[in-house]
Amino acid sequence: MNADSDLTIDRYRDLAEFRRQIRQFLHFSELTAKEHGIEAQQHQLLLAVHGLPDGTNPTIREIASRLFIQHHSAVELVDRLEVTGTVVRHPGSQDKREVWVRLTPAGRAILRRLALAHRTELERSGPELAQALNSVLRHSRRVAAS
Amino acid sequence: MNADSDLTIDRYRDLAEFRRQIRQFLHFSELTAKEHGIEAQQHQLLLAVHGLPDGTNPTIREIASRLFIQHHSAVELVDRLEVTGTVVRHPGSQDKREVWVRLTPAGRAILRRLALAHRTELERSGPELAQALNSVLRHSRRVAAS
DNA sequence: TCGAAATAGATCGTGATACGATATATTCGT
DNA sequence: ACGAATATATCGTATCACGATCTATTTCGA
Repeated sequence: MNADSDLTIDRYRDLAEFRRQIRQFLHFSELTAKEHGIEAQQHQLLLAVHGLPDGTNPTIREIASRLFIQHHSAVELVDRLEVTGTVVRHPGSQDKREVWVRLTPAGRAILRRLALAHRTELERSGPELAQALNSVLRHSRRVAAS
Repeated sequence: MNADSDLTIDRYRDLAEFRRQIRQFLHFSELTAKEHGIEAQQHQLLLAVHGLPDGTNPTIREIASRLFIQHHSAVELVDRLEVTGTVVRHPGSQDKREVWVRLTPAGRAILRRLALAHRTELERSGPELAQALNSVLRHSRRVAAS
């Protein structure tokens, strides 16, 4: 079997369905975040900061790394979040170059509501997403060889 | 157990890890698409069109529906894809209001390379994504009640 | 110890994306 | 026939992410 015949129309459809499931979830996330007064990316920054492991400092650079964005994109997100009153900047205690980002009570309240909404949505749509991912993996080259 | 105590720090971390896995995948997708000369959203439109079920026409509206975007956002994506030479517009045969979007040979070639790259990436990172999703669902309210 | 290199963050300008509002062309329903 | 509905397009705006560049602070080697 050559590489060409390995990519049948059904394989494209598996990939398309997987992407559709991801987009459906992200679309839900987008709408829900906006209903609560923030943008989807801003919500994800709140979640990334609040979900940081113990002992990891909430610096701009750490946040950027976890969101897979450049540090100046994280700067801009924090700018916009500060305007909404959901986070505040603190100067780093040891290293004065650092800026630590902390959620305000308002930020924690929004994040909590969004976390509950997202969990409920994942209860509903998570199995379909897992199923779509499985369909891609089930027919992938390595797995198909077994 | 009230709703507050139900959302412990570990639940936030589960959600954060799930989002991190999704962002990692989308980051890979973004970089890989750009390496092949198109934007990530444009790649997803190509995939959505090529992965359409038999008998479903590739109209702007159908595409918009599958990408969870407004129809005029799909118009703009197709505009940009036409410039790159990966798709062409055809007037609808029956309904002259419709526009059918078709991949060019160049579009199919790019999509094929991207499909292979994404499948390889999902072989690598898919299990972690599934695991992260499971961690969210395992501790969700309904599941926890069992 | 002192100055260059490295690191952390901020700023500016740009392009892609998605949106709401609105416009045009075509088709449908009565 | 003709107003309502549908399909697509256009325009202006906001978010987001980027590269390039800047300042402040820390680190490290001569």
